[in-house]
Amino acid sequence: MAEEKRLSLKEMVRGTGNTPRTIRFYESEGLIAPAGRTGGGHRVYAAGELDKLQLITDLRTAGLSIEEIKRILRAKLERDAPREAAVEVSGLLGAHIEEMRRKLATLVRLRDELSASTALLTEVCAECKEPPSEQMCDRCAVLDRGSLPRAFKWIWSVH
Amino acid sequence: MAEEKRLSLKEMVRGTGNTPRTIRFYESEGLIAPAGRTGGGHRVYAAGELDKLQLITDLRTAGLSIEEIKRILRAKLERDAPREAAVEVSGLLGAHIEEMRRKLATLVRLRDELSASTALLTEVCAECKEPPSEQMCDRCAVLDRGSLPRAFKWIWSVH
DNA sequence: TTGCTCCTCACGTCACGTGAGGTGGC
DNA sequence: TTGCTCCTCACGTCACGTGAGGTGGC
Repeated sequence: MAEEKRLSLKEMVRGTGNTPRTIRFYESEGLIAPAGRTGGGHRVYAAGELDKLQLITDLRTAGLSIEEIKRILRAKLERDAPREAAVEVSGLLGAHIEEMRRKLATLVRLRDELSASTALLTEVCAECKEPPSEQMCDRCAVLDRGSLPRAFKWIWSVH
Repeated sequence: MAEEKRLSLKEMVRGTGNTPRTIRFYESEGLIAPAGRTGGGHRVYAAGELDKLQLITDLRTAGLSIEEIKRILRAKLERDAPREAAVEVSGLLGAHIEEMRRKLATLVRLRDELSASTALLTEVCAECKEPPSEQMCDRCAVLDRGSLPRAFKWIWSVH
């Protein structure tokens, strides 16, 4: 047992960007634990817990649930072949990476459709001589609403 | 007023992949609304509400909050210049796109570090002649724990 | 000694999920 | 007519946030 450095809750907060409440919550869920307590009951952590908390934080930020993180942390204990554990964790991470890629693609598509809609509208409406009204716009042949991406027809509709 | 097609709740469910409960919840939040009710009180929607619900669904999936989506949907009404609305929405989408890119990068880094750790461990340990024990592994010079990514030291640690 | 932080309950919040008990519609 | 779906409360859940009331530590 080497003389490891000890960290306060405040140092755990500063080291990971979590709130104290979040760190205590992770403790109540069994994800991390202080090495002990000070005389007055303040938590004291081993230096290694900071790395563990940082991993947990990264996984939460990336959208993994507490239950999934529990599985990851238990992987090592259940099958004590670290290679198996790594394969299992890698699979979980890969699934989330794919999910994030899909979500990102959806957002990028929406932004691009929005840009296209805006470009079309400003171009067409700038050349329009009529005062804007629901009747005129609905009959506008140039501005065929079918050519607008479905997601952003609402930007255009007048009423 | 054209004779638009009317949709049932079930068709809204099938069209977007939401649960009925989620659709009713969005209605209670003022995001969507049925055009009317059937004799027995069942909701009836205008065809355009399906597009709106799909947009809401995409934005939720991508991580926007209900409040942010409300702002997006109100953008058109508050400033009735659609160009301004589009710029505002584009900014909101852009911010979320950046956030998703960061989260994705974190996940990819973790997976890569995990692969590197696994590769190192299997290579080193396969050549090891000693029976595995905490004492031996801790003194293993080849397996210098400093060379393992911090996030995945826990895979290795024996106790 | 003065603050700022820590402690433990315990209730609040966000975006729905999940029965409970009753009716509509193909 | 039989089911499957819809209706409206209303309580549950997940991952914390936010006071409430009291103590520790540089």
